[in-house]
Amino acid sequence: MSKSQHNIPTPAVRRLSLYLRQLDAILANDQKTVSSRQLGESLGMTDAQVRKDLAHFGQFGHPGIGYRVDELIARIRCILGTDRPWNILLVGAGNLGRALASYRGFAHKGFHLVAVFDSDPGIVAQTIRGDTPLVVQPMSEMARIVKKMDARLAVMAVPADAAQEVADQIRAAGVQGILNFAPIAIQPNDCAIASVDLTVHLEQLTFQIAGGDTA
Amino acid sequence: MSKSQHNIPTPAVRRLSLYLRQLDAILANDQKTVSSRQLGESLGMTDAQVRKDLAHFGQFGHPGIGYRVDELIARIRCILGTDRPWNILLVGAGNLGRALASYRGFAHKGFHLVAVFDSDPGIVAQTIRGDTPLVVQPMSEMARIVKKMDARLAVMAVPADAAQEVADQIRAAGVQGILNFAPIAIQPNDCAIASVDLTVHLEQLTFQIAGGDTA
DNA sequence: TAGTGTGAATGGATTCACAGCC
DNA sequence: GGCTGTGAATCCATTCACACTA
Repeated sequence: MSKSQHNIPTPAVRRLSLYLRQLDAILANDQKTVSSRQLGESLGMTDAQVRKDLAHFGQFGHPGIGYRVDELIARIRCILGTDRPWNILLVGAGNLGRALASYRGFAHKGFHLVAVFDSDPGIVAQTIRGDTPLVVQPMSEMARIVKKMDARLAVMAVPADAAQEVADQIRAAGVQGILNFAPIAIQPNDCAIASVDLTVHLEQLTFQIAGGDTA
Repeated sequence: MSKSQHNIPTPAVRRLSLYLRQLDAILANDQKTVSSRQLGESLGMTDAQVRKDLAHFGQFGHPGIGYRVDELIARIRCILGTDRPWNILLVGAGNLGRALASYRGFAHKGFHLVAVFDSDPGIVAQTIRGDTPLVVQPMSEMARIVKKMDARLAVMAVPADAAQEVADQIRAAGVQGILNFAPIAIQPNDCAIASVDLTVHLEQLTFQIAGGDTA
């Protein structure tokens, strides 16, 4: 308590997720302890970077030893808020939405898909397979379900031209964070937004390969 | 020619993609000209940021006027290398892979999916629907197809435990850039890598909502 | 010896502010 | 008046280097 929220650098938070992912792999490998150097190198960064990032949140290491893997995992989960499960909604049950619904990685990390919505009446009432089968519901049900399930996050997989309006509806239903897959900038109305735009990522690659110079 | 490759800041390149996306929307809105201020505000950044980013690549603006939308689009496409079409491969034809194959946004931006591969013999020979139907091919065909099609990019949607090995195969087949969807850090063997990890993005949201403080 | 935690120093990126142009 | 392009100034993030600890 108390000292938290002393504005943590955004890049440090992103790396925290990467550390956690790597630590899971290290733990699965039966390694009990890890140094900042080893953890950093496996992710292409320096040892100092790792230590500085963690230092924003407290002192988790053991001088001369390194970090106990299981302990650090628990600490980072707590920092990120994933030491507790999260109920999430899926909004948009098209191709991409259905693929996301059946993605097993979410549940593994404590993200539980509890409801699916779509505005298309032709899709509503269809059954979607996730970790448990779910029936697609109309948008009008969202606010009720959000309250009932205490869902604070939504994954939004809708066409670009509908995205801002749908995002506003999601926010109005009480959801606090949206993972957006539409290739458009969402205006966050007092809502946390994370966006994944596939073409943006592809363009980063084309720039590296062909951009800058015509090599 | 000549002055290029003067090490451009990575964040500037990422924003270039965002500018381009926004410019496409502005053009679709029949607006002929745009100021750095307007472009920046629509993306939550300052006008100076926009001008500085563009300045890395040349002088595209018209004082007193702003930027001609169509002209700036053409310039940025050229910088990113997307003024020409790119043939891409899909590797991994599971749930996510199939959803990606049917995603229309790729073709719109000049990324043409020309072949699909999977290591599972039960999936090979199945037909996948993209903009044009494609037959899933065995991994052994990859090098041949890469050459024949001049495919330089691959989208990799395979399980985490196979990802590094598959990435190495993709590289060996001659592909220069990989968009990775597996939740694992890929060691780039002289290959450009961009990664999308859905749980990492969700964790950024949980941190914003609940992290830092237990609010 | 091996390795953390952290002030100090460095290096980059963002913002400021203004000259110049339409 | 409006707007770009850009050096100067500021801010922030990364790296260095070392005191300290097991």
